[in-house]
Amino acid sequence: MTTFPQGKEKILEASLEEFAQKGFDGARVDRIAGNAGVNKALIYYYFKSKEGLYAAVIEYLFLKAMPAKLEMPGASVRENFLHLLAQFLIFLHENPYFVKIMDQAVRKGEDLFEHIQQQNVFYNLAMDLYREGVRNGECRPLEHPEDYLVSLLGACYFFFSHKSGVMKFYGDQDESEIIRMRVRTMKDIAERVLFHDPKNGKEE
Amino acid sequence: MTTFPQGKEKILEASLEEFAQKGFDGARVDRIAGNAGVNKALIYYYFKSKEGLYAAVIEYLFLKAMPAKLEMPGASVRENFLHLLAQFLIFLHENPYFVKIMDQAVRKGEDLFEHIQQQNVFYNLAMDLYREGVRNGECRPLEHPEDYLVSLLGACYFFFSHKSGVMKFYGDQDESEIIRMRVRTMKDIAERVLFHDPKNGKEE
DNA sequence: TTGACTTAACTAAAAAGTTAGTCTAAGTTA
DNA sequence: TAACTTAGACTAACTTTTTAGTTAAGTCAA
Repeated sequence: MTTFPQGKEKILEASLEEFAQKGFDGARVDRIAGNAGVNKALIYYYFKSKEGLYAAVIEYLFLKAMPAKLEMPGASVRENFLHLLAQFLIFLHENPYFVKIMDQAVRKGEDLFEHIQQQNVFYNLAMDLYREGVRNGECRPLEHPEDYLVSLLGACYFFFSHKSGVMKFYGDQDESEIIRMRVRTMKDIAERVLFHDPKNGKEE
Repeated sequence: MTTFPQGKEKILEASLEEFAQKGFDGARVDRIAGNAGVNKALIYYYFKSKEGLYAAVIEYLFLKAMPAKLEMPGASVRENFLHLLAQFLIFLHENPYFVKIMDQAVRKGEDLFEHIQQQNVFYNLAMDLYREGVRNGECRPLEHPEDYLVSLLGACYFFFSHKSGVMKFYGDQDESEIIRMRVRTMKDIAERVLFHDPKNGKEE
């Protein structure tokens, strides 16, 4: 638990919101200072430049958002894979800034200060599980599993990165209900696509 | 086939690229003028403001990009649905500006000048087909088909909107091969998720 | 007395946006 | 058919506004 001087943390929080909402080019240093309740000079005192601030914000974001380790509590590859998907969805749900800043960074074509690799945590774990599943016979062998995993994780991600545009398809259900639905849906899709027929006594 | 004065069209083309690459805030009017080979004042002559230009660019984009009508050449809902998916993927592949500008507009939270509805062309057709498939027994009945369709179309979209970050998972295959692969993959996923067991004599 | 900050005015540069006018081609008059 | 008019397409040079970034003196609490 790194600890920051209060002003510094207020700046980082305000910047996170500003950069997430407006992007690097749309973000205004004066507005960040205002929202942080801090004088603009303090921002330059700590971060030297807008770019320096941006870099610090990304570091801070990963520090705050990324789960230290992901649980694998299940007895089978299937259970662990489905659990991983659920964790991914919940992670995205709980960290909206993460999604927005990632999206923006992708557009800028940055490699995101080598942090982007951590995005792959979920992909890499999914691939490891899939391979294990093929070995032990739980999973269908696929010619291009990478394309399937990108599709599945992309389907998870898309909802959050395009939430405002997509919500209208969901009528007036409230958000936590929609998230639970998405977990069920994505589990169902993954199961049908990656795993062999339900020999487990699953309802359906 | 609307026809523009040469300068106007050059401006729109240059703007499309600039806005797609840099976003609204990152875009520079001077650079657009430069790339269009036109004096900056001409931009204000035609479009009044940067915002006006942006609006015009979006209109122009839809005019250029959106397919007038989508074919439904298949004999069954299944065939038509899979064909629709393929068309969606190819559309996204052939119109990279479209994806970038949509993404950006979503981030700005705009309703995109009521154009965004047209995005839904694919969604709406997919939903119509699905409903027909339920009626005639080709499709599994789902409690929340909207969530499944968002997942499928989102999986298609995600690849293109995050292409630069995602390509590394595909090794050194060339792009047209990857696109063909994505069509196969998404068709396979859709088939397994939305349709009943292959009673058709499909290889597999 | 030092580190964490504030104040508030300032600069420089980069943008957006404006002005006043030129050029050309098509139409109009005489 | 030559001279004149007009309107749209376009430009060079300018103004204004916005924004990042600076400075230097000063407060305050531990």
